[in-house]
Amino acid sequence: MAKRSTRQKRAIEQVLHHARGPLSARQIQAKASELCGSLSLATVYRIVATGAEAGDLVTVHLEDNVTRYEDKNRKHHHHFLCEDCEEVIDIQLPCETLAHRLPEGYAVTRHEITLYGRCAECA
Amino acid sequence: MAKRSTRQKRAIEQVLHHARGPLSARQIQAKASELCGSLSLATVYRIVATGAEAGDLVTVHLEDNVTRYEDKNRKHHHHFLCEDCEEVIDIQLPCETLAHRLPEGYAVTRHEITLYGRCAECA
DNA sequence: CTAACTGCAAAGCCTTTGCATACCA
DNA sequence: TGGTATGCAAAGGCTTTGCAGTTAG
Repeated sequence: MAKRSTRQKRAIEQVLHHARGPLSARQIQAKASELCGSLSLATVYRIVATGAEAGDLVTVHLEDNVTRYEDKNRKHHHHFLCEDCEEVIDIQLPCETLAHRLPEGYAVTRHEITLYGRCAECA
Repeated sequence: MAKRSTRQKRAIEQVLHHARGPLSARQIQAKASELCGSLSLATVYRIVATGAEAGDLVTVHLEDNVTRYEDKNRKHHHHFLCEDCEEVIDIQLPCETLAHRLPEGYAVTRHEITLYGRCAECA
């Protein structure tokens, strides 16, 4: 399964590779269909689901309950959601201390930090 | 609007007041209907929407894209989602340094930190 | 050639909304 | 009694899935 290289897959990989932050399925469809012509939403969902299972993509979850997808091939980072323009931007944050001060016995495998506010352009 | 005290509202307030972490609409319905008899999901959504607008409730967003609700009347805290039992638990974490190292000009109004892993019981 | 992939449409959740009924004050 | 709140069912948005047709290798 999931072996062939198609126009649709290549377009989605391109789009995610050049994104400034995580993208929703609709955003991916909009940008990728500029590159590959026809691209249905169902196909976007199938491709990103495969990518997420394979560990090539990371899923991101914000307050609108819409899943966003992001190339895993990046340094560890976090997200900033501008409440004006609603763009999501990758940011670097120190997070080494997060595991401290947990109740005894908890094992942390990963984490998500999201900041909300105004980006430089909207402020 | 939103002025009367009803069985349903009191039950939901009770449930959220005693919760160990944020609850989904379904969870609220299940627990609150034990207290007040009949309680439709639509009513749960209307009551928590009103509470969130009034600032009495905080909404929480995790990877299943299901909104959870929580009494605002608590110290600032974060969330831990156990990947085994899928319970969400409130935790305290140091977060004063989060505003540092942001790109110039960004204004942060609030943030969400979620840890994923195994809780003490499931580990 | 054929197994994998795509598109379309239907279906499945979560959530919201319209409308008639029930109920607090 | 009057107007708010509730319940039900239908509708809306995101996501998944079945199926028939398309395409990569």
